[in-house]
This record gives sequence, C-alpha cells and structure tokens, in this order.
Amino acid sequence: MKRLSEKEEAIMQAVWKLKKAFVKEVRDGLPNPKPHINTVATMMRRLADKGFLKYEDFGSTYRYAAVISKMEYTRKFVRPLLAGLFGNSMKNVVSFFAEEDEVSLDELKEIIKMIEDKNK
Amino acid sequence: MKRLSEKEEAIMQAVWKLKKAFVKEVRDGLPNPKPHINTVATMMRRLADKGFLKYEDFGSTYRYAAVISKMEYTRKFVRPLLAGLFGNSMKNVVSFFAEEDEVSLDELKEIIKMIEDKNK
DNA sequence: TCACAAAAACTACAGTTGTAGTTGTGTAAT
DNA sequence: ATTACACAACTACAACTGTAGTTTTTGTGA
Repeated sequence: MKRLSEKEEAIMQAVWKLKKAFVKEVRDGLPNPKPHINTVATMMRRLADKGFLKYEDFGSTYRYAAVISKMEYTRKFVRPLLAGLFGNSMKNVVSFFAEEDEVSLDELKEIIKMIEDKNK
Repeated sequence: MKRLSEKEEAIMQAVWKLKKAFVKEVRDGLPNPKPHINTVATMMRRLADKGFLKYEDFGSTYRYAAVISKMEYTRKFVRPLLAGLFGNSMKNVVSFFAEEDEVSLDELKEIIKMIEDKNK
C-alpha cells in the first residue's frame, strides 16, 4: 500500500463521502471535468486490487466501500508526508498553517478548549 | 506542475536541504537504500524538465537548485490535499493532529503566543 | 599527451496511471 | 422472445515513474 495519486485520491474522496457507492455514484461525486465512466470503473477495480477498496455483490453489479478510512489514510500516508516537509515536527505544521492565516487564533483557542474539555 | 511522487519528493527534500546541490550530493542525502546514481540523475533531469529544478553550469557539471521552495510547494500542493481530506477546513487539520497527540497543548499555546507577539 | 575517472547524455525497459473503446451479460420493458 | 439498456469485464495504449546499463565527453594527474 502506498500513497494515492491525485486522481486516485479524488475517487477515494468520493467513496469516503458516500460510504458505500456504485461506480456511477462515485463518478457523479467527482469534480468536473468528470472522467469517462469506464475510467472510473478501471481505477476503482485497481484500487480494489491494491487493497484500498472492497466490494460486495449487489445484484448484477458491485457496490464499493473503502477498506481504509480517511483518518487511517491520513495517519499512514499524509502524516509522514507532512513530517518530511516539516522536519518531523507537527508543531511546525500547525505553525505554518497558523502563520499562513489558514487557522485563526480563535480557532486555535477553541481547539485547546475542546481538548481540555475532553480530557476532564 | 503537479504533485510530486514519493521518490521525487525525497529528491526535492534533499535539494531543499542542500539549497544548491550536485547529483551526487543529493544521492548522499537520500535515505537508504539509495538508488543508483544514474537514477537520481535521470529523475533530477526530469524534475528540471517539469520546472521543479533549475541548474547552472558548474565547470563540467551541473549544480541544481529548487525553483519552487518547500513552502511554496506546501501551499500549492499539500494544502489542497489536506483541504480535500478535511473538508476544506484547516481548523479540522489542526484538531486532527492535536487529538492524535502529534501536537501538545503546550505547543499550541506557544504557537498562539508566537503569533500574538508577531502581530504586536 | 594520454589514460583514467567522473559525470552527462543517451538509451532501454518494466510497472503504474489515466484514459477509454469493445465485448459480454444480466435485467427490464415491450 | 427480442430488444435495449446498464454495467462489468476485457483490452489497449500513451504518458509517466523508477530503475539502471551503455556511450560520450571532459577535466585531471602521471
């Protein structure tokens, strides 16, 4: 299992959102310009071969679902990516996005409060 | 310009660290098992073709440097990746890593202080 | 200046990714 | 039953990625 490409990731995004999904539904959930339906089918089959998706028989067709959750994927593949980029420090990651104004101070404070509450 | 693959990213990491680097130096900076020197050379040439690296003549050889900084790369490619994964909210990203204990409360507080100081 | 080493340049190739046409098959509608 | 549709299955293929061998160039030391 390795990192997903951009297109693969887009497909996984759609599956994660739908929880259980047919190829057509996944394609509908993709951003424009949407690829050919067979393209989506092929990529989903390959994602299944690679262990990212599983499927169940559903009458004459398959219904797919993710094997790995979005959070697991993030832990396994996105976290190391960030770690590599930010010298293995998640603190640096957060600082970066905070300094870039992607997260406001108020939001950071909310997060702190949220975690403190949870730890009570 | 599109997202880097894992191996490409490893090479860019090495270049970012070295600022200016010869192929051999980049290879030395790569984690084990190190690829063949020609492999590194090929990938660096391709990265140059794709606009990620530039090079200057340096006697009989080339010295490479990144065209795009690590921060720019992060902004352009990693941010959208995270946004996609976390419903376009960087706050969710930070919460996630905070809840996963990748960033401590103290560190979050440090970050807040750091930004407040900067804004003075 | 000649041999040698180092590096670039060129070449090759298998595996992966993104794309979609073609063929086969079950299902529903007439 | 026959046809039409939807979808899976199969097939093909170009571009890209990862890998490294071979050939050529060039600077350097004997």
